[in-house]
Amino acid sequence: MARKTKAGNGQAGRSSATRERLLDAAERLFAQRGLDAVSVRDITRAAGASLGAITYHFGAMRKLVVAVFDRRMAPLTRQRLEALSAVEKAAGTGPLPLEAVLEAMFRPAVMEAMTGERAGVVFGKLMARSMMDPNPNLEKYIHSQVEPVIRRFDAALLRAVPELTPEDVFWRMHLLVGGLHQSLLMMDRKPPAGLPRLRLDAETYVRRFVAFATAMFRARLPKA
Amino acid sequence: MARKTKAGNGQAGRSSATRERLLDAAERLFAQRGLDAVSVRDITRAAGASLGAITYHFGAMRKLVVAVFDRRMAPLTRQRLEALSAVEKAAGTGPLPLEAVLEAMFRPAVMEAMTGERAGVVFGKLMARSMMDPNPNLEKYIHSQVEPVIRRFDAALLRAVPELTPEDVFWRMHLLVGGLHQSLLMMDRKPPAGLPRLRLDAETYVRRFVAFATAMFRARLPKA
DNA sequence: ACGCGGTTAATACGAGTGTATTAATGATAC
DNA sequence: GTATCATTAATACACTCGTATTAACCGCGT
Repeated sequence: MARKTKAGNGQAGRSSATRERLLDAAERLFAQRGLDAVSVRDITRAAGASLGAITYHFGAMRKLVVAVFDRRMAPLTRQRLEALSAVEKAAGTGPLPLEAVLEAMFRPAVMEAMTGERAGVVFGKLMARSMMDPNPNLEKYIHSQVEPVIRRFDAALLRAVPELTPEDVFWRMHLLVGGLHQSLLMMDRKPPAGLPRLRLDAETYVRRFVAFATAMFRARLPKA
Repeated sequence: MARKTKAGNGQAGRSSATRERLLDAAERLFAQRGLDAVSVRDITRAAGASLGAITYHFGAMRKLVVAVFDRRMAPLTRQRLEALSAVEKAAGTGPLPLEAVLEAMFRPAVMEAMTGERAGVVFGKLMARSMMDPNPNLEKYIHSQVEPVIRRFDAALLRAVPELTPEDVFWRMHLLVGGLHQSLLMMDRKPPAGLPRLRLDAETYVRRFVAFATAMFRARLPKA
């Protein structure tokens, strides 16, 4: 059934039907139940593949986890950095517009989470959960993706709001990231009995979030 | 070695030396490694107890998890509600001061996380991780604690910022909770190579966070 | 027609899981 | 001093986990 793969090496085949099904099933299950609550058998069963499929296509369960993240996160990182570059280019040597920088950071994430090819906020939930997860294997990968983003955006934010210290920028940035994840995660949980489910389209979501983020970055520290 | 327990029932003893050691060890391990990565054997070994100790004192692993949370979270919930009541009483029938309401919400959590009896942000980390965790057993307990808090505070915030809709208040609140957790979690992770670790005392932390939160609640929605 | 290589299927293995069971312990009440 | 009872210790059990191993499968080039 070797349809697409040409590469000869045993288990690093870049694409195949079952390989994709495994990634899809794993992503969905991870988002639903959390990483640790999903077994190899759960995934292969959901993907209609045999037990050995994961070992064959990914070498080990660990690597499949990373692959699941990489498929969504690498493009996300790229989009963020490109958007920031565009903002920087537009600003020339002048001051960077704070709101545009924050939008470059958060729009790609919200779009990926809410309007990706997979319905619902599958990867958004997954991201939210995994940023908190102490899984050392995954933490290394995520850090490798997040680090350059944080670094570039922190620098840009320092240019946009020069009166803040680097530590302060770093801190506020993480606050916003945490807030984004929490709110994404909450989107598909049912609200506390009485409140209607908050149904925002992605565009409105982005605009609101950026507005809040901007307000938070402009807030002055208390005097003490 | 029955020192304190009098109650006759086999396994609902309310306090004992090993029972406390189990809770302490479990809390620490959970915070370090995450709930799912800690086994009964890990905990009993760390607590210097025998394997059966958890079953004996808590009935089952599940219940120990809930007990770990309850020990910290029940007082936290109480403090929050009391602080809010004080704010409401001070305001009488007049408008509620936004900043005071937000402080009532977040000061107890930060204090618990940063100045609790256990050094470091042990429970803070644990909380942050577990809010995201889909563990259904725990989710039920956490929800039972969080629900009345959210309900009371949402009402208060509506009084404090009457121009916002209930959904909007709910949403901003969750954003802040997520931000708090992320920033707490980040406190004891080493910063990204270059930045000095952000070392804030709890009081400064609270004041800054409340300042940001206030700014975020005062932000107006974008026109669209 | 034939085997060859990439893929899938089926099973086995050792390690680790939570809990139940049963025996030992040791302090306290009578 | 001894019976009692809460606690601790030690072991057993049934189960699930990820991975390795081996055999079947099958389209394709020759």
